[in-house]
This record gives sequence, C-alpha cells and structure tokens, in this order.
Amino acid sequence: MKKVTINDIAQKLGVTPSTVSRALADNKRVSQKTRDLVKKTAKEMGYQPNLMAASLRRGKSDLVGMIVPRINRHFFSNVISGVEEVLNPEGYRLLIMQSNESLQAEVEAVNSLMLNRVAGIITSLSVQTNNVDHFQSVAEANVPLIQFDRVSKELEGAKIINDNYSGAYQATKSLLKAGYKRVAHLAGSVLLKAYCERRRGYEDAVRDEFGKLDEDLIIKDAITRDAGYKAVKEILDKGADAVFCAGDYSAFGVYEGLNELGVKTACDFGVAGFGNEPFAEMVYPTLSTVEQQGKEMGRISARQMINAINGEAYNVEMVVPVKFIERVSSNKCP
Amino acid sequence: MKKVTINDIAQKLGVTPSTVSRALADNKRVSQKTRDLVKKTAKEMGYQPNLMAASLRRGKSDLVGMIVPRINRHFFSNVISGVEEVLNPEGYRLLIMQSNESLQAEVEAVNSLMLNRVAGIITSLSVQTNNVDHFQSVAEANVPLIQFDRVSKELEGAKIINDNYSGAYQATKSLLKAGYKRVAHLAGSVLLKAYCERRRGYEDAVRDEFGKLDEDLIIKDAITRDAGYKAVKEILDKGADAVFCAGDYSAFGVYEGLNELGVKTACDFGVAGFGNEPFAEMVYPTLSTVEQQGKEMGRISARQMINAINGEAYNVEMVVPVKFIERVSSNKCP
DNA sequence: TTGTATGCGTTATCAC
DNA sequence: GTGATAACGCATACAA
Repeated sequence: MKKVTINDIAQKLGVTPSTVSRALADNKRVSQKTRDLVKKTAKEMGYQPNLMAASLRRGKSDLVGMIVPRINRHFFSNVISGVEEVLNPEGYRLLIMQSNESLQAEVEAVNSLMLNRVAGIITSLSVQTNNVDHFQSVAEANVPLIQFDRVSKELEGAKIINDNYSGAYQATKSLLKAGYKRVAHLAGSVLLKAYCERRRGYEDAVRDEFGKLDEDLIIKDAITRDAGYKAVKEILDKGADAVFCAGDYSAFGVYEGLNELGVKTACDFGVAGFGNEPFAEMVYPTLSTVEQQGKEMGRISARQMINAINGEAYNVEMVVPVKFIERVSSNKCP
Repeated sequence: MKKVTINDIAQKLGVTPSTVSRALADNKRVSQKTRDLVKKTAKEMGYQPNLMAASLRRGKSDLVGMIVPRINRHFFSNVISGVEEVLNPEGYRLLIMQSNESLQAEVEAVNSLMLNRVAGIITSLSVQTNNVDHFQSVAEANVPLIQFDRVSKELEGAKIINDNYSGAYQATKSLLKAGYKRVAHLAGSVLLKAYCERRRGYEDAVRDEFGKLDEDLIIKDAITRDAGYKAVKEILDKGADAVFCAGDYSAFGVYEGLNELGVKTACDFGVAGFGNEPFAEMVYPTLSTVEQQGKEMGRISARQMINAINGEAYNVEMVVPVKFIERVSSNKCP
C-alpha cells in the first residue's frame, strides 16, 4: 500500500497539486466548494501529509529540540510534560536528548538537533557546562533558544528560572523559626546560578536573623546523596544543629548520616531540602523542601518558544515562583 | 549566514554534487583522494548535512518514535535512557511522546509519529489500551514496531518483556521463607499481561508452599498508593500477615495504612513490592522489591529496532530477567 | 572513477 | 480562483 500524495488527489479531482495544497492549507484564495471537496477526498483516500517534504520546502521543521541533564529527574520530567502539553496541540513535536551532565554530550546534542533542523531548542545546561560556544551555531542559524532553570547569561534568548533565592530564604527561615541556632548549608556547584541563588537566600536568612554569617558552615559542592552523607560529621563537628540542603538528595544523605550517628532528625537536628522529589514525603521523617513547579516552567518555556518561532518578542527573563512545603524534618521537638 | 549545501562544495571543487554526495557517504566508487578532499573542504566550509532533505529522498527519517505512558516513571525514563544509549551512536534520534495512560492520547501519538515518518516505533501500551487498531497504520506502512513491558499479542513485531512471573514468585517466596503464613496480593489491571504474570507468580509461590490458594486474599486493581492504603484494613480483616504488591506505590500505601493502625512493618506484617522505585531504599523500613532492569530493556529494544530498520529478523519475544532485592520490609522479626 | 538526470512531496511565485 | 513551474537539498539509477 503506497502513500497517497497531493498529486494523487489532484489527479483524481482533475485539478492541480497547487490547488490541493492550498485547499488543504485552508487558503482563502481557493473557493469554499473546492476546499471542501479536496478535504473530503483527501480523507477518503487516506491522505497523510508528508511533513518532511513540507519542512524541507519551508526550511523549518515542526520539531522542537530539548536538552536536559537527566530525563529521570523528577523536576526535568515534569518540565518535559509541561512543554509537551503546550507544544503538541500547536503541532510541534519534541526531540529530547540527555546531556547526562556532560559537556561533551551537550555539544553533540546541540549539533544533532541542528542537523535535524529543529524549529527551536529548549534547554537546561549541564553542571559541567562552563562555556557555551556550542550554542553559537544555534544563534547563527536564528534558531530560538529558551533556557530554563540552569541558564547562562552569556546566551541570548528567553530565560525561565525559579525563584531560587526566595525558596532558599523561606526554607532556611523555617529552620530558624523552629528554634535552630546554627544552620549549615550544603551548597551546589558555583557554576550554576540556581545554586548560587539558593546560597544567597540561605545567607540572607541567616544574616537577617543574627546579623552575621558563619561561612564555615557552608559546605561547597555537596549536592549528591553521598556528599550529604559525608558532610554530616563535618557540620556536626562545627556545631551545626540544622542544615538547609540545596537539593533533596543531599538532604536524604544527611538523614542517613544522622541515623548512623544516632542523632534524631527533627528533634536534635533540623533538615530542609530543595526540589520536592517524590521521595520527600515518603521518607521518615517527611522532608520539608521547596517545590519547583516544573510543569509550569515547562508550559511557560513552551509558550515562549511558540512566540519565538512566530517571530514575536521573547527576549525576556521570567521568574517562576516556588513553594516551600513544610513537613516534619524542619521542626524541632521541645 | 546561509547554509552551505553539497552544491556549494561541488562548485568550489569543480565537481558535481553527486560526487560530493557520494564522497561524504564514503562511497568506495569515488577515489580516496577525492573523498578526502571533499570531506576536508566540507569541514572548512562548515557544511551541515540537511537531514530533512536526505530523509525525504530516502523515504525514511533518522527519527525513532517512542510512546510511553509516563515519562516521569522511574522505569520508563530508565528505558528511554537505555534506548538513547544504543540509538544515538547509530545516528538515530528519539521522538518521545506520552500517552498519560490514555487511549486517545496514544492514538494521537501514533498518528503524529507516522506523519513525521519515523523509521520505527518503540512503545509500552497505556493501561487503557484495550484495542490496538491505531497501530494498523504502522504495520501497513511497514514501520517496525517494538513493544516492551506492556505488550499486546495482537500486534506483530518484537516484544520485550520482563520476567514478571519469576520476580513475583521470588518476592512472594521471600515472605513465606521469612515465616509469614497468610500472604495477600495487591494485583494490577487484568488487561495488562505484566500484572497477570505477577499474579501468577504469586499464586504459584503460595501453592507450592501450602498446596492451596486463598483467592480471597487477592485484591484486584490495587496498584496506586491510595489503593494500597485503603486495602490494608481489608486484608488485615481477612487475616493476612503479609502482602506482595504488584507495584511499589501500592506497597508504600500499605506502609501508610499499617502505620496508622499501629501495625509494625517487617515485624507483625511483611511487605514486598515490584518496580524498585527510587524511594524503595529511602522509606522506612526499606522496601524489598523487584528490580526491572529498565535500562537493559531499553538497550535490547533499541537493538531490535536497529535490526528491524535494517531489514533483519526481529519478530521475537524476549524475556529480560528481573532481580529480587531483599531489603528489610520482607523480614519478620522473631 | 565521475557526471547526468531525475525525483522525493511540498509550497511559493508567478502568471492567467 | 486556478494552473504552470520552480525550488528546497539530497541520493541514486544509469551513462560514460
């Protein structure tokens, strides 16, 4: 069974392919009657437009590229869902690639997407990404670029970010309000603005409370579960009685460390995380953390993308609010 | 800056586009010298092949479609990673769509992928999928179809499934070995073979132990966290002292129910799950469950896809082994 | 070993 | 309102 093309339809109807093409595109310049007729027979004949041909002709495809560090991170898969929710109804499809937090993989992903002539790229940079030359080709080809969460100021285009500062501020504040006196911080990579903002939120919350800050209580680059686990002894030695972690995984690592040392979370030691991973409400005690609204970020990114593709303005920076979710871990039993 | 094409290269070199095309494809029929020269100048000129044009010409794209129920399920995102791992180096890209467990969305996803002329489709059916007519067009267009995990016997093509039976058997057996006497089962949808197999594994393990089976201890369609939570009272009333859940989420629901009633998990009541979700080792007590090797399934599916695209045989059914991971929840304190 | 010619299916620019 | 024609960029059957 071979594919039916607009030529087949034209032949059957005794008109030219151009008319068929126009009719299917609902072009006002072809009479209503012909339009209806063409559409009807197209359906009868089981016509399926060849998007590749159309894309080639137009010089633009209906594919939008997306590069994320890891698809299996709750936050990123939520963003993807949000993007699909907006993009699919508009006729765009998502070409998803993972950087696996590797710069090289990111470079390859960009190249590969450009080869496929995507209409635009939505991305969140890898941790490793310390230069963004590989996005040059994107700009040169006038392909719109939307960054979310982990963005680089060096790149043009829309940037959609979380209100990391305020989330961190609230989380830290909640520990202080519960009565903890020396709140430590497990920070993320200094290369990523998101983590710097979280650190800033933490610092300001502490300063607002005590008028000063003990830099010693900040552990750099401790974003993994293992790093959290290992940091516990260090911050305990430094006299910390609570910790705000820049991610939920390191927060869970802290749980494990505390457990091993027999320190009781949410009694002797307060913990707050960031990200609201699914496990946050399943661990014991439940983890107070910051919810990032990934789906909403995805929707916003996708809308910006549509605007950009349509040639409308999009060179904005948008901040999506976050929500601190207070559970048990940030409490302090009397 | 306009795109450079093979024509530009040809012109510059004083050869014809065909030669350039062949040279770039490493066709033996063009001299080594010309090949090298062409490749060199192509690189110099910053040539980027237009895959859309090539695809149109070939009648096949380098896109492989993938439809999964939910991208944010640990298992599925792992499969996706496995697929990418094999497909990307071969020059194929993944077009991912979600069915959100809805038949209609699945239908639309199939159509949309076919419009994009994907080289093949890898899929795991939605729970709702009770008929597979929408895959007719796939078969008719000779587009290879690889199913994994949730498969339909009514469809041609490769089927990659987990050894659900054996995983369930082992999980149930471990509860029995720990000393539990009345093991209940929270089953999944009867429409999905995977869940039927898990049930069968459970049943056989119980029969092998006691020579008989109490059907009353099987709760149908209890796969969600909430269903697990609600089922607790019922199975306790029926005298169960342990439960094998067809999924980790319902197992966690059971935890919550037991907690509320003051029944101690892994002491008074044993629990085993299926899926090895990330939270399984983070909950208290840690959940004994069955690991599904999603990444490996992805790799296998992708390899089958490559074979299929290359016209090699692929009409097989493959069973991927699972691994029961014994943690704390299936123990029985003395 | 290289060139010639043609077409993949569509859309856009003319003309009528 | 419709038709004729060309072009998007590439790959291949056939010639030479």
